[in-house]
Amino acid sequence: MRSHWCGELRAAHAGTEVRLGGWVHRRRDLGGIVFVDLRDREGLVQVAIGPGWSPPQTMAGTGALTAEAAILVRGVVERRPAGQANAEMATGEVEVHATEVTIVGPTVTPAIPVGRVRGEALAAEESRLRYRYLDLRRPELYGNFELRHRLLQRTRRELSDRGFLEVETPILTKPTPEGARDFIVPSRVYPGQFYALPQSPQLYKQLLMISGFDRYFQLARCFRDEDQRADRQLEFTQIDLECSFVGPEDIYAVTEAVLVALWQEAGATVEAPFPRMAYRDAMARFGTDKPDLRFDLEIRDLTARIGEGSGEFLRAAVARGERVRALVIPGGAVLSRKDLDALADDAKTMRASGLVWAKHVAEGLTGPGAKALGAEALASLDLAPGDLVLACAGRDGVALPALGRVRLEVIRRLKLEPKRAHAFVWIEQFPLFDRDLETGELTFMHHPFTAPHPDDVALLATNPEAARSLHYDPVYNGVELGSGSIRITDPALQSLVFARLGLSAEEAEHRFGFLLEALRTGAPPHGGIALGFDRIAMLLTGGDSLRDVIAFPKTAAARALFEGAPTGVRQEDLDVLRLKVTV
RNA sequence: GGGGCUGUAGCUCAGCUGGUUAGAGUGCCGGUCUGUCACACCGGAGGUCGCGGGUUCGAUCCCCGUCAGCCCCGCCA
Repeated sequence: MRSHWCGELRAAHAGTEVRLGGWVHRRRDLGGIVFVDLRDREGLVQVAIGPGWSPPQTMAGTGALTAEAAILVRGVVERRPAGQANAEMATGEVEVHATEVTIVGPTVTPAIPVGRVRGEALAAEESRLRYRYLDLRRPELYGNFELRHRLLQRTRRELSDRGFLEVETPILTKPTPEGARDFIVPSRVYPGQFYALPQSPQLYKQLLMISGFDRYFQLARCFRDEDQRADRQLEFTQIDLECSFVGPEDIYAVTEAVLVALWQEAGATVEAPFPRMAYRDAMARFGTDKPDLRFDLEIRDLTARIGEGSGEFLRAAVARGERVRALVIPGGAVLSRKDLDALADDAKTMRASGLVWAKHVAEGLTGPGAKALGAEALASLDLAPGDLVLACAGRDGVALPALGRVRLEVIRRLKLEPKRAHAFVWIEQFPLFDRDLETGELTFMHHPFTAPHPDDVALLATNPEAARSLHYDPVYNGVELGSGSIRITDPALQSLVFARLGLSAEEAEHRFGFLLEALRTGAPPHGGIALGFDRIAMLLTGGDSLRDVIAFPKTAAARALFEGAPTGVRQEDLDVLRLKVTV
């Protein structure tokens, strides 16, 4: 049917007879001559239908060439007349003089525009998702998927070349009561019993290590029934990998190699090894476990400088054992009262009681913080004219994340210039356990198979909350790219961790007996990582929503607008499963 | 589960302090036009102001509820 792509035609093709297939991007009907921008996935080319070369019936049919109709064009590539080249088009030196035009896919008026005029806004995302097949025709969106494809292929090649074996693991698996909510799939054969979709292939890959596969990877689909975010979907793809006889350094090295390769695939040059930062330091300096290190702004601790010269409420906070932390923002004094109020609101959404601000202006220090912080605290900050101080008092668990959020908002509002374009960092030495704020119970920070830091094993018995783990996260420009760890391979230690998490021996046996059993059969030391592939694709396309790199994504409310999932099912289908709906 | 923003023509938006016939651009339809590339020009059609209720002489506008989309908190082993 076709001889060439629309987007590949150049001056060198002049004189060539071509057959093209594509969609009518735009039509310009000048009466005696009609121009059609014809689009396929490789680009646009101008087709000219004119009396010098197009037969009368082709001339007569141009009215039916409506936007987004699928057509076949036969014609000859010609250089455009002098002065008529379009420098903005890759194919702008040529046009195709049509000798035959066939409408193979007529169209109604598209519900959303594809070939937009310059500067025209995108249709609302709701419409774009409803008419996804039209939105995906946009060259920008197609380009995202072309890159995504290359990233997938490159991942396979890099890992395969390093001896990793791609293994597929089940989609129908066992429910896991801990962690994220499972999607549950009823069993017809065993009424009343259920499979779950995997939150990750975690246990399977550990079993593969015990099986001696040594190096595994998978481009794994994972499912978590949790509320959505711009950077979180119900179903997503991980680059999942695991290796045997390794420590953290080995995993860092292979992860860095993959990431450097993927960035290179997208045209960016980045260097390994990545710097490292302890979780504690990341929290203290940046208020988050995924610091954006393109920017230097760091949180300072003023607690020791809060004294007699400080405001009553800050002294009271310190007396309660809280800490006072502050950000100094060079040039931040330009922020308006409205900006500062908005920043305080941001802090409050993170459960902080508020923000205290002070500006260093020509006349000296202004703002509530000028008095409240006190001369000693302010002097310790070495403020320069134009600086802004934002301080927050509270427990570390509250004030630090609040200032972390404020830091990002300040960067956004001031449109600060990044110090570097690519800021990778490994966050490591995470605590092994976390305290559930609602129940007060000990819970795991990563997952219950994460190995304790070798120096902290004794703490499991005495002070488990202080124990660090061999868990690590690669972070890029403030985005968590993934998460990994060295796993527990000593069955006794695994049982002890289960016990610390409040699982009885019976429960542990019931849920994870197969793992404990496998660990007793010669388990090699092993560890791995899972990288969020969709997020990587999003970052490398320059996007800020996963929906632009997933072909058929769900909305924030977990609906598929295109096909209309989820929906009810027929009663007879439920009867087979012996299920009853009560809503 | 909680908070915020949004919903007016196919699409993007405007619509004053509640007022009589709800507008613009684009797209669409018809017409003129042989070098356009946001073609130009002339004419036309197109509206459940998301949905339901309330207040009012009168609601796109105010109030309550609800649905949908987006963002955030919680949640995300």
